[in-house]
Amino acid sequence: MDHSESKHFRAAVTVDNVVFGFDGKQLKVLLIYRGAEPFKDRWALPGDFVPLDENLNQSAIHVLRSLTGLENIYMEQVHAFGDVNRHPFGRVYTIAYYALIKVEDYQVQASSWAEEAAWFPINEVPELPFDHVEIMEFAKQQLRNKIRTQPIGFELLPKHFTLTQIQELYEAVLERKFDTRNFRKKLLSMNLISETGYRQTDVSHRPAMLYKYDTKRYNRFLERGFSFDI
Amino acid sequence: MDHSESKHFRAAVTVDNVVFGFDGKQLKVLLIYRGAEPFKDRWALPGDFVPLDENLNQSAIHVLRSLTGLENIYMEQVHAFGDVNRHPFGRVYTIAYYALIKVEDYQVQASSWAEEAAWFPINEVPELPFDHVEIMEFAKQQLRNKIRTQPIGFELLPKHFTLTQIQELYEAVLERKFDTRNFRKKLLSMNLISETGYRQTDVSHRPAMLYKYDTKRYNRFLERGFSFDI
DNA sequence: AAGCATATTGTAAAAACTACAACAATTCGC
DNA sequence: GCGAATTGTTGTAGTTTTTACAATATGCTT
Repeated sequence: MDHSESKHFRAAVTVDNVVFGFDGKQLKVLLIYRGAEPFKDRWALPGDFVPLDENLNQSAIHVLRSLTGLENIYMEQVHAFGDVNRHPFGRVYTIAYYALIKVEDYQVQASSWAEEAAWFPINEVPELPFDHVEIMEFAKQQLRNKIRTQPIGFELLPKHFTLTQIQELYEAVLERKFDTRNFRKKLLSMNLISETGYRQTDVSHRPAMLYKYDTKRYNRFLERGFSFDI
Repeated sequence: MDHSESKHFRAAVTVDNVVFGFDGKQLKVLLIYRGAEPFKDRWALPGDFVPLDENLNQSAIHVLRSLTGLENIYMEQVHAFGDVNRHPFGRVYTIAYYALIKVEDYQVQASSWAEEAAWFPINEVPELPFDHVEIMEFAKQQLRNKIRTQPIGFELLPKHFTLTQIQELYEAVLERKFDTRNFRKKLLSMNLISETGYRQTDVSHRPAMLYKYDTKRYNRFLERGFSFDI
């Protein structure tokens, strides 16, 4: 093991965030319009270098805030990417994170060297630079795995939501249809959500009951470990 | 985004491998006795720096071969660790991988700067340097998750194995007991293993039927995606 | 008031899971 | 050679979960 700095301490590390949002119909991903080289003037995942004096996980949070204004977000590491030629400026590793946000709660706002920030439907993203396509695929797959075994779907929904909305979220993420009766039966049997007592307004049809996510019960389940396989 | 090399290109990246093996009774992990600083003369996960001109995933394979002689191993990335002070020599990220091997198939042999290589029962590992304890915990958890949903257990078993052995493997990894009848029923219903026609020899009791893993069927299942939840 | 749009709910059959114990095959000691 | 010891092998009934399937309810619009 040769620790001479000249030999090894010449790499850079970035974080790239795959931010998922759900607008009630479609699963979307947040991209920024790059105002800096390389790949200036291209849409890309919000990502940036990790400062030498900042912990990796902290940096993921900071990068996301700095480029998009988003704070206090559910985030999780996805994967490390380290092909030799993945970055034109040298040996740059990237650690990918995914984030889930309630679209309604946040006003996304480009800042720093991001010129714009915008939501794209997951199946209509423009060409992406670097290995960002591969990164997105990894993140999507991880979201799929996770949403089947943990109730993270709530991170993507508004505080009050209808059963139809949550079913459409699951259908969007997992790319398949569920039988409404069976889906509701299973979902309600977990006792993770409860009625708010309110109903939808301003809809031109029978208004749906609004539900909320029961944090207490969720935490109790988390402690014991449990499965949310739908 | 500031790309000046002076600012960002000063990090190093290592890979650390958590190599799991199963000896028929216990789940074990492979450690090396470090013959180089830092933490010389301590048992640690086999890991080393990633050369600047080598892809990350390739490097994980090379590092494992270079330190232990192991080749052609099932490996998968676990997680990236990047706390500022995790390495005494500077900003060193590490990407953890786990590997599964059939203990009988390989003769582990320390080389390069590893002075020894030895198997430790998973619950009797010595004190580990760096953040290697955390890394091992992550790897164990990932092994647990994976073995429940994919038939990777076979990577740990000899080519011919008994149903008791595979049950003991699952019990060791998941740290719980299974009912023998129900376990076998479920396992056999997947049609992933078949009888070899041979039986155990040299045992002082009724010899068990030896089974083998059916690669064709496994590949067919993998294509469709499937669950191996036991 | 009729029509439209979406919300809501039950049931029966099939499949999967769980709990549980007796008999089988081999070696060993006598 | 035989009984004891050890581990291997197998079935069933009760319970729970999953699946497939369609009629009615509620509010709005015209």
